[in-house]
Amino acid sequence: MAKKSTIYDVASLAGVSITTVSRVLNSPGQVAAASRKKIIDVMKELSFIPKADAIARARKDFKRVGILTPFSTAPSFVQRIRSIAGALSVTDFELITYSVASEDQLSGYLSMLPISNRIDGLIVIALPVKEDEIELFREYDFPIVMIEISHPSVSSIEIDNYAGGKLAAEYLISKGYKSFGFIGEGGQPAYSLHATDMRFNGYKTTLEQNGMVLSDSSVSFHKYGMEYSVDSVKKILMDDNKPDAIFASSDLQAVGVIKAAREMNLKVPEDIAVIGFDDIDLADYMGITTINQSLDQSGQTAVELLLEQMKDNSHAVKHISYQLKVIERYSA
Amino acid sequence: MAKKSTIYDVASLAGVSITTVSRVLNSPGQVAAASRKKIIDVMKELSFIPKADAIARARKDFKRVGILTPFSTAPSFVQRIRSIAGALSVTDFELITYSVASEDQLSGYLSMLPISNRIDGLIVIALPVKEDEIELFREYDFPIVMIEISHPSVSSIEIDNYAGGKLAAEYLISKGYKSFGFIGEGGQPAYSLHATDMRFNGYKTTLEQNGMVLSDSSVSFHKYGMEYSVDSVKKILMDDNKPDAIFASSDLQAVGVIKAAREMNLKVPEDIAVIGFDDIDLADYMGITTINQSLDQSGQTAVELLLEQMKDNSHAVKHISYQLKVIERYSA
DNA sequence: GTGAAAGCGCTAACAG
DNA sequence: CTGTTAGCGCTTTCAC
Repeated sequence: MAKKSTIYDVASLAGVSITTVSRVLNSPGQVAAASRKKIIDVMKELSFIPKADAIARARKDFKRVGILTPFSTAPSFVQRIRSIAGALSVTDFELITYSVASEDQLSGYLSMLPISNRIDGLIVIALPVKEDEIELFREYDFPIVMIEISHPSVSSIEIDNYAGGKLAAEYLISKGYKSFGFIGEGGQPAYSLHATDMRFNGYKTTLEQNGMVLSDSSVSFHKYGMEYSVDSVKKILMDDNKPDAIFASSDLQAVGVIKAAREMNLKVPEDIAVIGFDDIDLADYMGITTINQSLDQSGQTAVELLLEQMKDNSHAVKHISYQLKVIERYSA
Repeated sequence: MAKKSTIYDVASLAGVSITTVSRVLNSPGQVAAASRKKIIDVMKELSFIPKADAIARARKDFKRVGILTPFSTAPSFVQRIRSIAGALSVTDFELITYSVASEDQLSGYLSMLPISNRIDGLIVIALPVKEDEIELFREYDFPIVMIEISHPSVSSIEIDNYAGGKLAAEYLISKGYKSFGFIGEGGQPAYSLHATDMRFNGYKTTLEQNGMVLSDSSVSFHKYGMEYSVDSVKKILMDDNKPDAIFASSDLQAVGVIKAAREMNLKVPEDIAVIGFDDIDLADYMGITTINQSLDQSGQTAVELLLEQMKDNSHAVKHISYQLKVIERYSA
């Protein structure tokens, strides 16, 4: 029955101004509960539905930021996303999450997002953005911040994975361990980044520079998943010359070491020490010694960089890289 | 260089009026071929896309589902959200996350979301939706699914928290423990749900029915946060008649028990046993005995229910409740 | 907490 | 054929 109604109809019927009606739609918190109720009642009565294109027209910006992340449930991603969501929740921006599961999907998003008007800014986590895609964002003056990726012309929060591996090696050596192992994820999907390799390189090189060896039998690149971690570790620990310390390229994999040790009746760190990477919450709970990469702070900072960019287009490109640091707990 | 351009930009660059530009878009026949060509060239140069168009197109290929969750970083929420994101990522739906930090914010969202045209469906997690708000969704035929909440006329995934408490008590009794404790979050914000209380009631009642007692000194409702958990547990464990088993109303709090025990040099489960609730990933990693509430599956199911509802408006209301089950590991 | 008024990008008369 | 101008329905300062 109801014909197309507008906020004007609603406003006059409710005895308020269109402003107030508009506010009920956009920031209901600012409207007195009483007025709000009244307005909503009228809306129901009229079956009022705002016209999307009118909104588009009137709106300068959409107050939405997108986040593009690998489709992964790895806690380090989750925690990073969480910190972004947290930082955003005190602003009036909506958060749109795009999780990408294939290379095609990635480039699809990347090419349409800046044009689609769907979001006002984008945070990309640990996904490789190609040169021409970056160019596209630049042409559209589209605010973008990258985490765990580096490009000269885009603001980013970077991680020096090589230095992380180095740090792990140095720490382990300084604690007096003599033989070493490594586990990490191998065969990561091509559309995500190979942080693991760099951590490994830093680790191995530093070890060698200090006259230590990393025997092949103590190194394992395995598939993502707790079971794989545990299996790999067991294999390493059953070897004749088992290492006395392992660098796990993520905390989750460090947990794998601990699980394996528990199942083999080995004590951590006495029989086998382990240092992780990330410093996720879990590491604290479990007392895992690890390398902190400021997961929580990075999200916060990324949001700040982005907001800054959205506010002022003459954004200076900033590259922030947090100091990696060893957090000593019980596992090594 | 190109900013988001409008017909105004095109017009001035092409040296014509906006009307002419508009006509090129709508009735090209009326525009002189020369001007038309010129205008089209400029459009290309500017990568001009009519804004309303962009919106329309956006609305076409993409649908959005919103998720309304307490502003909390509790792992059980995070894990639930993660599973929803996962389920959604194989569809062409965008995920918009609204995290609510106050009661006002909640009712604000709830009252505007169904009418604002911003999303096509909503999943509400562990937030109390009032009767008239539900009514509102119904009137607008707006697809909605609730998790951890129950209402006769809305599809939902429910948790029988009372039964969970009962289960914990029964399990502990069956394992031969004789004295009992409880920790949980107290003073939860009023806008979220009191699952803890119900778990406690189920626990306490069952204990009593079996002739066991739960002394006040072994019960603690504390603020959210690891430190609070640890402190509370320490207090309980220092008491003269310390319990030999504790039901922690979430896995995170079970971790608190374990940390406290470690710091007091008590062995788990020998000196103090603990059973948690949720079965988050962490519980597996740490070997915590707990009560599984199908966190991962619930998100998947919620999404299915929602999609089903969006497809077919004659949705039958479904109430799904997963069987709670004890997952026995090492802590109790 | 609320309203007046000035846009937003675009379309549609209405002249010329 | 083309420009001027008045809206369209909604958002957003900026006052009160």
